[in-house]
Amino acid sequence: MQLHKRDVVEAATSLLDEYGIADLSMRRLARELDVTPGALYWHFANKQQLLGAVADRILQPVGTAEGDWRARIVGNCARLREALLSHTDGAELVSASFASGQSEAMSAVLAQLSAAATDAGVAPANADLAARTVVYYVLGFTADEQSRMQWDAAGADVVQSVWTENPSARFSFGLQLLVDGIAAHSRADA
Amino acid sequence: MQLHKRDVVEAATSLLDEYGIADLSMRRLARELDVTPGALYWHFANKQQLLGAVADRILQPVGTAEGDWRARIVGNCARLREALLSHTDGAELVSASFASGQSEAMSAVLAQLSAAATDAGVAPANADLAARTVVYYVLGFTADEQSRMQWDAAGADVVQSVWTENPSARFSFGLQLLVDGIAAHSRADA
DNA sequence: ACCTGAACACCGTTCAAGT
DNA sequence: ACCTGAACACCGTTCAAGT
Repeated sequence: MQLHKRDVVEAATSLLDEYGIADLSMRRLARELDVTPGALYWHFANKQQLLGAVADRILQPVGTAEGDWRARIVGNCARLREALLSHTDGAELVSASFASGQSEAMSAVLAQLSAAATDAGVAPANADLAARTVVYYVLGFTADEQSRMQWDAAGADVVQSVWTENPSARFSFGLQLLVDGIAAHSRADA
Repeated sequence: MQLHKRDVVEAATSLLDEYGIADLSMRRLARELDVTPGALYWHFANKQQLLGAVADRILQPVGTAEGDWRARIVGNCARLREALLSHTDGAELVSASFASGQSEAMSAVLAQLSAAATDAGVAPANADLAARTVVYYVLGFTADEQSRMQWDAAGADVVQSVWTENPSARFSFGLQLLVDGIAAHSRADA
């Protein structure tokens, strides 16, 4: 039976969820699909590209946010974080795909955030950087949060501090910092 | 002649500078030191720990910043970025070591930024998160900047846009956004 | 104490050849 | 067009045994 891109991405995602990013190898994935490693290279140029496709699948539920610029930034980021937390090592995988420019979905998120920053009054030349700053925060925070969560679930005694309790509130606080910065800067900018 | 931790870190750093993080393997490093791979495991528990030591070596020039809280944040970040840019894939390596909690130097930077945030009037419970947000920005921005630089140097025609021209000014803009956010938030907080 | 030899259990990628 | 077989050139880590 023919192998399709969708099946490969699907299998890769369940491998990720069950064993984590360290065990998501081309060879293991091929084994899971009852296929030779070389077969994957008919459908994907390399591992980076395949991981980019997995990232896009993970980010599918993010969609588009509505409302004023603040609501759109907060909404987008909340749903981005949620999507990342829904898969083992999701933040790490998406970070890598974002860094290598292999995730179209991340580009879409970036475009939405950039538009929101423009609406906030940030000069067009700086809107993209404001958007990226927000993305760096969400990816950094969530990767941190997720690695602590997973350590914890694995039974290690994580230092139970302000960090591990109420991560959603902490996420909001940090994000608010950026929103406030954008608001302040747009005034100085205008 | 005996192998010392310092020699290993030194050799690892020059391997990094010459060939990049992808070619910085335990086996290659051992070859460079005219030693068996197993020898490295007498001095370091694993590769992560060794990379952490390389990260600390890279971050040695960062030191401590003086002045009011704004100057300390801006100063620390500028010197952090400079240190990262001084080594091939420096931002990527330090990011990884920061994420795995293997860099004492990054913890020191975090502590300085956290103290600055506290001085700015951020509640102690939130100062660490404010500091982390700044670190996420510096690492994210610089990794991005560096990968574009290296692509460019490798002869690829990077999209010459607002991005590649005057990265220092762009870096300052994004950082100012965070500083403004901290300033705004400390008022709301107090 | 410090290192070698040798193994274990893997990797990503390529490509002629098959169907 | 799509996949196999087989190879190439590697990995990180462990550990008995040597000095």
